Amino acid sequence: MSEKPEETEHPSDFIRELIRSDNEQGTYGNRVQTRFPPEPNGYLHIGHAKSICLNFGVAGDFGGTCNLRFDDTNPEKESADFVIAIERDLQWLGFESDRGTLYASDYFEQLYTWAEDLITKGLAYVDDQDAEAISDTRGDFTTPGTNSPFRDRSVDENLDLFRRMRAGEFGDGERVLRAKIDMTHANMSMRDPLMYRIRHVTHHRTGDDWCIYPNYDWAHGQSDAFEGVTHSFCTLEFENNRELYDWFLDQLELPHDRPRQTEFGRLGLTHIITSKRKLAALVASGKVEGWDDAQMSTLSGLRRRGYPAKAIREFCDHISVGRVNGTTEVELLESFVRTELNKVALRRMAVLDPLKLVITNWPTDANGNPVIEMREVINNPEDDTAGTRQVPFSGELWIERDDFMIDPPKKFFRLAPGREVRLRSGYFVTCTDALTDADGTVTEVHVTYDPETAGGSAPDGRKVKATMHWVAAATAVQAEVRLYDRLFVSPQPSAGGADPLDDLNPDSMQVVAAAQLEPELAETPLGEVVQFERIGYFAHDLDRAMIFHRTVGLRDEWARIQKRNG
RNA sequence: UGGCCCUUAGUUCAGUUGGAAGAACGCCUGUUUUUGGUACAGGAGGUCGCAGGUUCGAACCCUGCAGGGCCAGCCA
Repeated sequence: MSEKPEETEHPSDFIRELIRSDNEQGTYGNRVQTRFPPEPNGYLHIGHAKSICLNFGVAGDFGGTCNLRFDDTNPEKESADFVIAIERDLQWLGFESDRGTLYASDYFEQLYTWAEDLITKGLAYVDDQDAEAISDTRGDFTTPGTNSPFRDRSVDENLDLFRRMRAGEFGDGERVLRAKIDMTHANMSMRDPLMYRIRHVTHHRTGDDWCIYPNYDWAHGQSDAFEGVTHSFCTLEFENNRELYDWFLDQLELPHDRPRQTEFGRLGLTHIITSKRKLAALVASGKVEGWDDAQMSTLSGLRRRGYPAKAIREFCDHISVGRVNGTTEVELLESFVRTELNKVALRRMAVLDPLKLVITNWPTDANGNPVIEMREVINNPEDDTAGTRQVPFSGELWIERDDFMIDPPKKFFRLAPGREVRLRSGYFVTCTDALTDADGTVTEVHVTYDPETAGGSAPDGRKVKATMHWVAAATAVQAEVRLYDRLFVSPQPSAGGADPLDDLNPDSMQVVAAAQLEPELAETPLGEVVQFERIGYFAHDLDRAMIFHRTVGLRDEWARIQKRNG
């Protein structure tokens, strides 16, 4: 089986159409170069996966290249830790930067040179106004801005001041370099945008080499151009920046064809947040264990939760890209996770809410203990090569509490007094009795088994309506199992500017302290995802043995019937 | 009394040159089944945002309107 993301055909979309059109017209001589440009100020989330699949996917489809490039122009928020986490997540998702890891900070010197060029051309100036004054004179959507009193300085004075900015002669915020465009422009981002600000802050890569740092608009397009990017994809909120992106590139002598920015709609998912800022707030709140908590919608979190990288890739290919900021139902993502896991996850038996089942006619050994018999059980009915395993069966078993009812309602066809069911790969058993405590809670179920039904089928051809999973009590191992529900109650936790932290589901995690598992589960490698038969897919934690996270449940017809009946 | 962008099924998206409204997921029904899973088959679900116009013919072209998104960080 290939681990490469090439296994899917990408449906066409407006971006691929655009590239086809570029290739037909020879815009870039059939060259396609993209980039994935995260800022290292947090972990990657599921929304980034869409961008990654787009950028790397498009490059792959058209024989082009794609690079990971960190947009590390704001040292106050960025760190090497985030760089490492992002590189790891990208690799886990199944992608590799063609030229290794690139950094906008590697171009600081080039950017500085280009900035002096702009000053020399009279297209940039040093502004002595403070942040407040600059803001006040920018105007707003309906009123034009006014020119800075420093706008018409001479080239020589600008050059001198800019060099002194770099040399560290001024304090933070005392001066900025601005592009000289048009303070009355209808597009706010064209009203003499800032190119450099002074920050005496240590950068995670360039250390203290610089005390002036380029702003996004002055770093991004130039980095694209410097690298030879042809197609620069970003999300819709950068639409207004495109005019400035083009303006800057128009003023410079570029080493390659001019890159073009194209925006696409970002991914939104119900009951999930896809905002690094809000994810950071969640981490800071202490409501989760960290960026890589299994409840987080970060790639690290989803990995711990057991989401296969392939499922995420196929989901991203399926939703495709458009120019709409939509919200996809999280169920669609989960469906891709189930589809993948159904094919690859080994089946195991685990009882989450144990109820004792005693087989009253089961043989005992010389000491009077129930005999233990090894049963051969199929590892994955969807995959013949997965083979079988031996699972101990005996006269005292754990079954799921909700698999038994003393007084079963109409469509319940699991175990009940007088009823016969199949214990998977074991025997048919018939319920003879149930013990209850003072509250009426069932404490023990008594059954008899039919020795003729070894392996799970009756020679006389009689049928049962239910097959149940089980774990032999004497040989069971225990584990902590974490059952997850939606982290956020409302489908759109950030709607209308709401704070998602106010929408946290208090019951998002239910911890089963001591689930009873078949012994084989103790051998499951860390990080592996298995199916607990009839329950769902569960991921062994990445670091802690015998902690399992519910990745996603199986579709549950019985739960649906119950829900329908209130 | 600004600019740019968006609007097709519950959701995400296709819909070629203007020529009979589609897929996936979700939901419902049935078949199969040693997982109430899976697989397979079928069904329901649409004022193509609204109103005009052009045309023999408009989801598609034009105009207007409505609704939504983004933009007034020395964030990206």
